[in-house]
Amino acid sequence: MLKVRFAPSPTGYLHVGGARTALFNWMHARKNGGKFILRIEDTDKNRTKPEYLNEILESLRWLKLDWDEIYYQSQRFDIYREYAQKLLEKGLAYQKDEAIFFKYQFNQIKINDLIRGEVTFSELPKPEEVIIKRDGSPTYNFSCCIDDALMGVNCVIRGEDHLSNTPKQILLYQALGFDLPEFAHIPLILSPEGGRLSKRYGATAISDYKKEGYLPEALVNYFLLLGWSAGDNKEILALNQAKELFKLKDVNKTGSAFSLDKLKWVNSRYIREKDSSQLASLLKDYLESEGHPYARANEDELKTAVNLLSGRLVTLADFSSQADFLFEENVNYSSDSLEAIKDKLVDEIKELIKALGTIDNFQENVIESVFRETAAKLNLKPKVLVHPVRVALTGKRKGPGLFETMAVLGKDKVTKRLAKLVEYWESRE
RNA sequence: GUCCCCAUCGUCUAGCCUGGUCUAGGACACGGGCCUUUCGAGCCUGUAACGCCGGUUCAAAUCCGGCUGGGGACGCCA
Repeated sequence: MLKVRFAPSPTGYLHVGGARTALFNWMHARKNGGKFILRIEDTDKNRTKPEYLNEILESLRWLKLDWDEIYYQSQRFDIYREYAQKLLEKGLAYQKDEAIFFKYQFNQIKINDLIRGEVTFSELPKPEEVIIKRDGSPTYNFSCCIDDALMGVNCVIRGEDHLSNTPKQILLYQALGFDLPEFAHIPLILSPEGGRLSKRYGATAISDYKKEGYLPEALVNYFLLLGWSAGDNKEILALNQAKELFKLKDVNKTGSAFSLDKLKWVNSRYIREKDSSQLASLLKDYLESEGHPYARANEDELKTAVNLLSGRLVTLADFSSQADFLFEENVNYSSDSLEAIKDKLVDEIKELIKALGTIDNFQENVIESVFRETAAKLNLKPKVLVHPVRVALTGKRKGPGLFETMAVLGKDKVTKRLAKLVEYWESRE
């Protein structure tokens, strides 16, 4: 049976590169009826932190990358020592300064990589490798081989940065008498400038993307697009569909630059495709987790807000600044909107207030016709009235359609806010 | 310095294995236009790529070699 693994080290948060590695492992396992193992490589006592572990597990769950088994290397030190002892007995290792060194002869190592084909190493930097450190803990290459072998991992899918570890590990497998797994080294995710992902960009933790209002499906979908293509020019696809289409052999060899622009586009697509109750409940959770006061809004309020705004949200975080006029009692005119209310239309707005006051059924289409009639009566082009009214109602010069906005706000708030605008003008006589 | 990987629009990619259908397709971003009460969305449209040099071949983005460029690894970190 196929067994793959993702082996994060809780010495940092789960970042973009790790998440993508986990994703490809997960897809390969799920596509082929295999098992996906999570192995926590917490052998470095000084750098391992519980909050990192929590973040990694939570992020994987949030992305819906579920695992079948989980192991902690910190609980397996006896096993590593036992195998080191075996190498000692076979004369393939020696002890020095309390550490154990693996000694090897080396001519040439060929790796048959599932993605890259045959890779040949003709030289290795050192004739020996520490396998057990002076403090008794195993080194990465050693614990990795033993665990992969003992856990039955027969396909190792990891980042290309591990390609040069592979010959050492093969030597270890052979010395230990283990069968070799298959290897697949996936290309690295690069920063937009090329080179390692820097903190300014995608190196941020997956949990940061959650905070910034990205949806897990969107993040996963975007990762899918880095180094792999579903074919047929298909770019927006769910994890379940992708899983069916995924073949390790189709993974690119080229590193790919992380593009926040494209991620944002994918995210906005996913937001737009949610129906209002889904999005409202997502938003509720999001606002709650951010401790935002609008989280107190009830479901109906959120739903109407979402109906009005969902098409213009790139992330969930955009909501609060765009929806403030729906939740706040008073609006403040933003500095750039002052331009739209510089011409005073006191009498005209008063006329509009009166006309709107006659409407019983305060619905979008009714409002619109009354609005247009009033403008015509006043000999104004509708747009001359529209702009200041939008500012009066929302405090902004950009936003959703005016008449639906008015319908959502309701007659009471609309007339009050229009009166406020008149007041504002009159106060600046 | 040594070893290894990679190379199609600015970016993500399709095509490459099985040469001709590629005057190289799609997407993001960017520019123009339409729509419209603003912005967004949508629709239409434009700019933009096979790194270079050789070889093989009737024919090369596709096969081979070199060069250049980019990336990675050389920790008692993982």
